[in-house]
Amino acid sequence: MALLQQDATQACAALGKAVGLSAGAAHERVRKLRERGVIRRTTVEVDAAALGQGVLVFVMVESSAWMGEPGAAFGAISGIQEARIIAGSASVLVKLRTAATMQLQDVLRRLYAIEGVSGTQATVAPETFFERPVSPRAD
Amino acid sequence: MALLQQDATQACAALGKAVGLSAGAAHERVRKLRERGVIRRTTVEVDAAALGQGVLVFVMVESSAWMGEPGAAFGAISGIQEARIIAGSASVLVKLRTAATMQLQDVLRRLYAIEGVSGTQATVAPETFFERPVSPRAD
DNA sequence: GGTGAAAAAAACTAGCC
DNA sequence: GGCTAGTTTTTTTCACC
Repeated sequence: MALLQQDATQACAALGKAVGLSAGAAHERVRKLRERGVIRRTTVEVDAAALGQGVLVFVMVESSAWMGEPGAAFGAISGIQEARIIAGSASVLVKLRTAATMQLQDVLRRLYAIEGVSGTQATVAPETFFERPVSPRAD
Repeated sequence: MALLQQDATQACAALGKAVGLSAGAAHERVRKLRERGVIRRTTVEVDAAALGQGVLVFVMVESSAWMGEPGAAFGAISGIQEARIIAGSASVLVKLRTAATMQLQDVLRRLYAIEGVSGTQATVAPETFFERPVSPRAD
């Protein structure tokens, strides 16, 4: 059923019909998924370009020390969408969006200002083949 | 106002109150954002781990040729969540989720099977500092 | 766990400022 | 563009299977 959730704001009744259930039953299932935490939250997908965030950049951040704590430091930089520790040669992978490549410079400067950061390697991603949700098996 | 959308399934009335508007006006604003395409769609955020997709991996795919078309080839591999052309040394950045690192091997095998792929460099991401939506300025 | 209907609460609509 | 008040639709609850 999660398949359907990926696509809509549709009524529980419609959901139910799509999977052969009554409105009440469908609602109950969704409620349980929410309760169990399978469904974390309901959101809207926003068009980054429409918000003046058209440029997508990935930055590999190398550090000289263990970067387990300064998560907050990354969060403080506006434009950064994701920051995750990675197991490869770099230490942190950052995904960020800016209005133009010019502003990227500013973000990089702020990244270097973070304690322990010894290097960055930015990669601009002009085109997206596709981007899709987690996709479970039908349930 | 998009700020509020990132967090809820809440009523238009509540949205309105949060930003000092009536229910009707808030509803109208949201409708317009949807119409203009700023809001692409409404979705639910699913917990990847709860669906047996607990391992997050980024793969840099190097190719010997221009990979402008085979987007579909990446889409055919289950587990791949995002695939984007990048401007750096590698050609495509792939973000995927699997149940365990063991299955990663299978995905890599399928990536190599794609026409033009000459190499891959996988990086496991065990921890997420944070992950957040596009975040516009308040409007 | 599912059904079906009643009750409550939203989403929408429209006329007016 | 926003407000208020009405109409419609949906969500939500509940007794019963």
